[in-house]
Amino acid sequence: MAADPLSRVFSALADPTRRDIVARLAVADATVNELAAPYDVTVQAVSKHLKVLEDAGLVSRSREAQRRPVHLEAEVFDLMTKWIERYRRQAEERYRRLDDVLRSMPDAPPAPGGDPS
Amino acid sequence: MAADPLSRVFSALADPTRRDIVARLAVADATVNELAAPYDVTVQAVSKHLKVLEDAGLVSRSREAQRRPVHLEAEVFDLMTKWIERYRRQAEERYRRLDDVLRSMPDAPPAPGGDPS
DNA sequence: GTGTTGTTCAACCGCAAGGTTGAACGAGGA
DNA sequence: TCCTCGTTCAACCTTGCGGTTGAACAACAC
Repeated sequence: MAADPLSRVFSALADPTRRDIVARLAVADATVNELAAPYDVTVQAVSKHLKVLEDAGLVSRSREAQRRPVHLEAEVFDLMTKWIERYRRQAEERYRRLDDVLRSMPDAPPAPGGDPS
Repeated sequence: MAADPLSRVFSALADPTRRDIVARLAVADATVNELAAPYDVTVQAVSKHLKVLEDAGLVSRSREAQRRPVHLEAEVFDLMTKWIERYRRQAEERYRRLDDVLRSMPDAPPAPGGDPS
């Protein structure tokens, strides 16, 4: 649990069960038992998954009588999207510039990866 | 390696070294040796990281004499951003609607979880 | 041919992740 | 009070991951 925030978020969403939990929490808050019902694993395993999601900041748990409803915190998604967008844009920018260079060459060879006819 | 594509991509980016490799490949293609230079791990370890990135579709390797330049494939990012945006939007939409409901109530009680005074 | 350079394969090690079972804890309800 | 329900803690098992070393392989240079 000493990893940086970005690693925690990516790692938390690397598990299909946890992604499914997030998907269901996007619809409505739910308790651990409700969340565990559809899966054929124990409630304890789901509780562990929720701890991972909580440590990643993706989820929060409040107290309501003896239940502990789980709530999705969507803000952390920004961490990822910002990281992704940064490098995607950078890569695409580089690709575009390479494309321009190739296009501006006197005897231009076909663009790499383009028009696979 | 039997995981679904989304799990592979998230899992690949959960490692800080691999994210750094992606960041550097966004600037320019590079060989395994070049990529390994800044880190204090062996070239073999970096080669393994690249295999993970390649299996996730984030990277491709061509052949150029005895070198194997590594190239960033930015398209796979869309997989993630689409997944993230879907549930982020859903969660925000739900939050907005809940907010509307609370605002439209005649004798509005304090929002659940809000104002813990 | 014989190196030399760049890369990958194979076997191993330590450790954390996801799963289990069993017990404990916290808050109501009888 | 005692019991039940929902949840978490503790101990354990197995698997996978990131790392290592050592050898193999591929494409050049001599």
